[in-house]
Amino acid sequence: MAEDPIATWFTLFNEIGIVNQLSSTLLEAQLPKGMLRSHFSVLNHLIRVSDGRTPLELSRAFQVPKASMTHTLAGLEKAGLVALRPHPKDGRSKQVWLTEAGRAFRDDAVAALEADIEGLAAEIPTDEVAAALPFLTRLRKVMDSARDG
Amino acid sequence: MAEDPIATWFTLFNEIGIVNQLSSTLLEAQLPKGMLRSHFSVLNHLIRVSDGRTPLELSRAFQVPKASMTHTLAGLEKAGLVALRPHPKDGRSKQVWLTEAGRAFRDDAVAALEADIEGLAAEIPTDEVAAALPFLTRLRKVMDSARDG
DNA sequence: CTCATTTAGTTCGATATGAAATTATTATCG
DNA sequence: CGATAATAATTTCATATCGAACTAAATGAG
Repeated sequence: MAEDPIATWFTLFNEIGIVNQLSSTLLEAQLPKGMLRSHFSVLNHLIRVSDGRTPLELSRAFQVPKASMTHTLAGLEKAGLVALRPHPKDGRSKQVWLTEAGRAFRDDAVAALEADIEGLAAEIPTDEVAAALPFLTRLRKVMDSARDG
Repeated sequence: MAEDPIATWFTLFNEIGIVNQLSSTLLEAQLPKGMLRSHFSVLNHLIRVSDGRTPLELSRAFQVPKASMTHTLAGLEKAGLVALRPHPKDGRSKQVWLTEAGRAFRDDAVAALEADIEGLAAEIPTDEVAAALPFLTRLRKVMDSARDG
């Protein structure tokens, strides 16, 4: 091989872009009409990390502009999947809380995805996925700090 | 570890999503205002693979709906970076050809990115990136064929 | 305390994205 | 051949995304 480094990095981001596209499509096929990956991701994050996060924390976690997060949260709130409440310690801020419907929605989506994931796991053992994670996590962290510095 | 397989796959797609987001931001910071990753990606693909591709081929290559590709190509054409011509063998179809300005635009963008990429490569040797590619390529192919079957 | 600055979130406007219907052309089958 | 089905691209329309300007609240320097 002995490839041009630029080309190698480009290929990396290219493959990642396509896999990302495919994973959005896979997920959204299991969501009710109108619900997108952005909505699901926020619900999932609130369950994994814990709810009560602020909109700004969420926008940083997903690396999207805060205006985008405002919009996503408005959609979730209108659907009754989260509740926005004033932040107890900071009058400028808010906290995002899951509703029961929000938890149920996320659980249903995860359940619906299980068959798809099993299909993938039949082709690519989960061990291999787990083995690929450290690189991606490191890459994410490096890129994240490069963004500031 | 011995993680829940679903959780492992979710983490994978999550990390990929964030890296993708970060790579878009990185790239778009080097593009003239109004130009997005979608535009650059098409130009780059036309150079890497060869121009004369049809819009449908491009939409499949990037796994985006063909209406999205129509729109992206319209933007590129308006900017004078590609030329759309009738397909010589199929009256329904078109071919997308790079203009000189399109090639120059892509080359400039790549050159502008070199410093960024070098910054990343200082933290993560290109060898490691190359080592990560087979997994991602395999994943992309598996997901791509799972989409049909 | 007061004013300037910073920070959290929203609003606004412009553009991107994508599903569904539409048009034009080609392929296929009786 | 002629009718029907399939295919390539566009148009339409609704929504998502996100930069920039804005509002409100907190911080902090004097």
